Amino acid sequence: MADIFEALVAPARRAILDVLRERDGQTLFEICSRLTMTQNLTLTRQAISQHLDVLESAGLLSTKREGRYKYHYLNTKPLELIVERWLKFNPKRNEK
Amino acid sequence: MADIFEALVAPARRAILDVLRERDGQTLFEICSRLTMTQNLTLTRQAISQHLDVLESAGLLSTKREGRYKYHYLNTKPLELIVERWLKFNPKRNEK
DNA sequence: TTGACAGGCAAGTGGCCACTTGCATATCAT
DNA sequence: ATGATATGCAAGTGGCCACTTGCCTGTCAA
Repeated sequence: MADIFEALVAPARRAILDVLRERDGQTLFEICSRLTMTQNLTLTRQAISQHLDVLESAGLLSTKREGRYKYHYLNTKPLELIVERWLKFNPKRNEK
Repeated sequence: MADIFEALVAPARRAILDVLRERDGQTLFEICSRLTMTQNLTLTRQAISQHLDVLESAGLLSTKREGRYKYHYLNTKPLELIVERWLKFNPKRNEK
């Protein structure tokens, strides 16, 4: 749970999720250029690579290696934990 | 949007939301003791007060002052932005 | 096989944030 | 009025994280 928020606290990483939502299964370089083009975010390739590692550790994306390409796929499952924790109706609430 | 994640990245602040979900409209001191009791989190009153300020700035809670008491009320509306941004079905996705 | 291309590893740095400490203000009861 | 209670303000500090720089590894085409 903590991983999710640590992952999402960096604006760059949120932008990466948006970019993957534009098109799923992109490579690192595709994500780089798309961040610059559509999100107005210019970072070095290494910076973005590190962001991708963090997002993957948090389970927010998965990867598949093919030859020299590595594709990145969005996974929003962990975000549902937020809904579970605070947005769902809680029958115990205000009972005391 | 950034405010929400900056607010939620601190475990203490997430615990505060949980505590307010147990019982809404608590004072600072109530939140302090409840964090210690039910969340196993021991922080100084000032630290928690600062956390409350951050949460309020992010719109995650509202306050009402009455005499020397200040009551804190949970507001989960901003969290719905997360659902809007990444969890809702996006018809444009994968179109290219 | 050699160059170009896609990605990975690791160390260094600057800035920000969580937390503490110390003092101050405001409200209420006696 | 005076002490207790509830909260607020402000400065200081240590640690962590985003980002860069420099170099290395692996894959493919000519």
